[in-house]
Amino acid sequence: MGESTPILHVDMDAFFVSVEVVRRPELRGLPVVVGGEGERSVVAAASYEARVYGIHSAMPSTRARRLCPDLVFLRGDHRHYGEVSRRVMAIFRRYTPLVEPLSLDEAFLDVSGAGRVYGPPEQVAAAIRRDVLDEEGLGCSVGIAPNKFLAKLASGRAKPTVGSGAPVPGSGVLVVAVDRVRDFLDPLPVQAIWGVGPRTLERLQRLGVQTVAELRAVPEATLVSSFGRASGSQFWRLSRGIDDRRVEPDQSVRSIGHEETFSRDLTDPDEVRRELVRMVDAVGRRLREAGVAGRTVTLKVRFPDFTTITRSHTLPDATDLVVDVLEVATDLIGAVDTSLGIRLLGVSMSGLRDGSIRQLSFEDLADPGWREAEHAVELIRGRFGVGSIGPARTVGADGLQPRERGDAQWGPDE
DNA sequence: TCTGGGGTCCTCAGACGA
DNA sequence: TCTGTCGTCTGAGGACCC
Repeated sequence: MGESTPILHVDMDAFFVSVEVVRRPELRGLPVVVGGEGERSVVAAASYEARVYGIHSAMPSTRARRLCPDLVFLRGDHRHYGEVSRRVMAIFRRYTPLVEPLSLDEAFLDVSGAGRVYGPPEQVAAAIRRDVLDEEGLGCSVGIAPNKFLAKLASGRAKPTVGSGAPVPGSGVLVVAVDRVRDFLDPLPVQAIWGVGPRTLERLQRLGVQTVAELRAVPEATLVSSFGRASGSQFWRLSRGIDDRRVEPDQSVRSIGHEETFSRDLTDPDEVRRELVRMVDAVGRRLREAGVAGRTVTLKVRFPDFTTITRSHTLPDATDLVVDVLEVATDLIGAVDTSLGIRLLGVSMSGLRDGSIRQLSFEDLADPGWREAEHAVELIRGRFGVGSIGPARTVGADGLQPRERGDAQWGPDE
């Protein structure tokens, strides 16, 4: 294996729902989900009591409701989850500066330097769990292993489960020692390997592979020829518990986007145009909040039959201006036949770089007004709220409001 | 059972210049 | 001048993850 640095993977238990239960203790012990209730909404997170009914995240809300008619639906509050997440990550950083957040509710910690002060990794894990529970009222599970891949698998095995009829507490902490790696991996289903989803599972099953032990018996050349160089060799390594990736605290974002599924398919071109402006406005705002600018504009369209296309264009220079992004996005959607209706519309920016070193274009030199105007909009929003001002094209008779990050995550309202 | 949103990474094809 | 090829960039799409 080569590595012996102790890596912790900390994963919050049912994060969104648990945060809500802290705010509303009367919900404790009830089947609760965070998610939308509309026809096209899905469950974003489910309490363990809800999971007893077979409810899980990404399940259509209508189905969840059928499985448990008493299910409590809560609308998500992304901003609040972000604040709680920042506090939880700050707890982790008391024990080591090497914290790599993966999402709002999980992180890798390299605790190789923490030993002298806080003791062995098991003690660090116990202390972190105690602090998170005492200070935030939240439970979390910790995996300890020689590398990221194994630590993440271990935290998953330490989590609460659902037995027949009731949630069962997990161990909370699970250690995979260097000399126990194969015993740990061998019986696991091959889906435990990173990158093995439904499609790859199907192909592996055709090769007669069901478990990690069986995957390890497949020659690397066979995996590479079947799944490509990157995936094939990754499967070969992970099935042996080999993973050399370091914990990297300063991960920068690669793309920023905004997409929404509509409660009914859009057919009116003016309506499509208005929504496009709203998406671009949301992306522009988040680019500037993050202090980045991007070069590649990608438009995403999903049609009523669920086929999805993307169209992209790369600009000569990075921009964070709504006018620039909108111009490209408008050209891109102009080349798409939207006459059959649109279920989802999305805009994202990639090729990101530091926004402060954005190059001035000739247009900027000729007319610096847009930058100042968009800056003024940000100031007004900072004082009076995101909905206080927005592009004229989004302000129709139906009073469309600009969206914030995560607002649309729970699916469309009815 | 008709399937959200925000991401990352990979593959493949085509264009293009050396 | 023509042809091949190699690396790089771009664009599209797919798979996967939380």
